[in-house]
Amino acid sequence: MATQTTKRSSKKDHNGTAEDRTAEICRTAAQIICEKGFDATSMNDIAVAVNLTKAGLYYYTTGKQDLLYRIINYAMSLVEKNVIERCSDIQNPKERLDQIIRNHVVLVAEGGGPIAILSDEVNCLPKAQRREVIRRKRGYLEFVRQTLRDLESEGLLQDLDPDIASLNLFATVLGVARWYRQDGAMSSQEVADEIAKFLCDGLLRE
Amino acid sequence: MATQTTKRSSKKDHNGTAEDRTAEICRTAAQIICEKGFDATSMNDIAVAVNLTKAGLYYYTTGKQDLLYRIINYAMSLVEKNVIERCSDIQNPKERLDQIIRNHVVLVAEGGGPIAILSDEVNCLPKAQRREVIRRKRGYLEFVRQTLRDLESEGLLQDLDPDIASLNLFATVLGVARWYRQDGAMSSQEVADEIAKFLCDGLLRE
DNA sequence: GTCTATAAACGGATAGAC
DNA sequence: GTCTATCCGTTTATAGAC
Repeated sequence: MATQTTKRSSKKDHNGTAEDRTAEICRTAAQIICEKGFDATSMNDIAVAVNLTKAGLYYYTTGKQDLLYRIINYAMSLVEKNVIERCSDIQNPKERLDQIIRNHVVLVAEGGGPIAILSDEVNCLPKAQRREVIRRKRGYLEFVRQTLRDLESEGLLQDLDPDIASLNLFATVLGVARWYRQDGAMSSQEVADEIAKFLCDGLLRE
Repeated sequence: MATQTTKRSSKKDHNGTAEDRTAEICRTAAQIICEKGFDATSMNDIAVAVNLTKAGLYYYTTGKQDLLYRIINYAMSLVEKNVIERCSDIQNPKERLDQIIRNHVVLVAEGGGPIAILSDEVNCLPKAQRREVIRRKRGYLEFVRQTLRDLESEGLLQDLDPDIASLNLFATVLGVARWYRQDGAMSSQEVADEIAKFLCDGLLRE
């Protein structure tokens, strides 16, 4: 607790939680990029939204793509934590499918910005990072596809191609980001119920 | 056939069909914009692709947004012609739903570019035009919704909210543009079969 | 109709003061 | 940490020659 000379703490001061200014910037940037698209969003737009000048913003990031990269990685980790980790232990594939859909819909509806960006703006990243993200996304797609294959081998899947079916599942779940409004009539849980009902009816043999 | 002084025909010359240079430009522009996104596409990109300089391109269009506006209107008219006109006379709502899906999927798969742009880049238009396009799109959405309501009132719809169900239908059909490749293994008809099977199973009571 | 040249504006990014 | 000022590349769009 003694005062030191060299290491003046860069933290606290305002009520905000220390180093999380960076996090706030990412969150705000995600929201704007989600609304306007990555290319149509200028560094100035983001800076103004967080009460900084363009130059000031560069203190927190090395550039625009760096910001996008961080947002997309954050979104990926959200998906992994909220969908894959929670569902991979579920043995019953019917139940697993249901939970995958529900968890992902809630995530899309509530954490809207970053997840929508993840699905839309990957190709704005430089090659190396893009490849990395795509690989990580493929892991998730594979997780869903495997669940559908499990269902198929137990005779529980409709007469459908599991590959296309998983793409349809994705399109439906991610589509929620396009029309869901947090301040609208339905809660994210209600939407999740509705989407799960629709998808499970379409995918599963009764 | 006589030669006239003032009215030098601006047509023909090369084998191309007269005034359709404009159409060719729109088609090419649609393809590029679909691949790279509207903001990421420069007028120069388009000009080069049609063997013109940037300045030359401006002979055919008043600007970038004008190009987008024309592409989107063209896409809208494709949807109206290929889906609404062909299906609105079908009395049996089950059959109508099936045909809506099939026709729309084939259109998305084959005429990919413009339709994908229609769904993705509307917000790149200036306000007035954007509103106009959105209104027109709403007409189509309403057509689908009404079909689902017809099914509902005949007790043929699953226990689903027709509004959300129609959004899910849209997401699935438009999602095809994101993964379908013309040179891939499946024909657009095969994809349409698969999507129709999936959606009808999910939406209809057996 | 199509070109060359250029205007005018914008956006990403950096330097350096405070 | 945040600002002002500025550099530099890119882009839309136009003027005017051919």
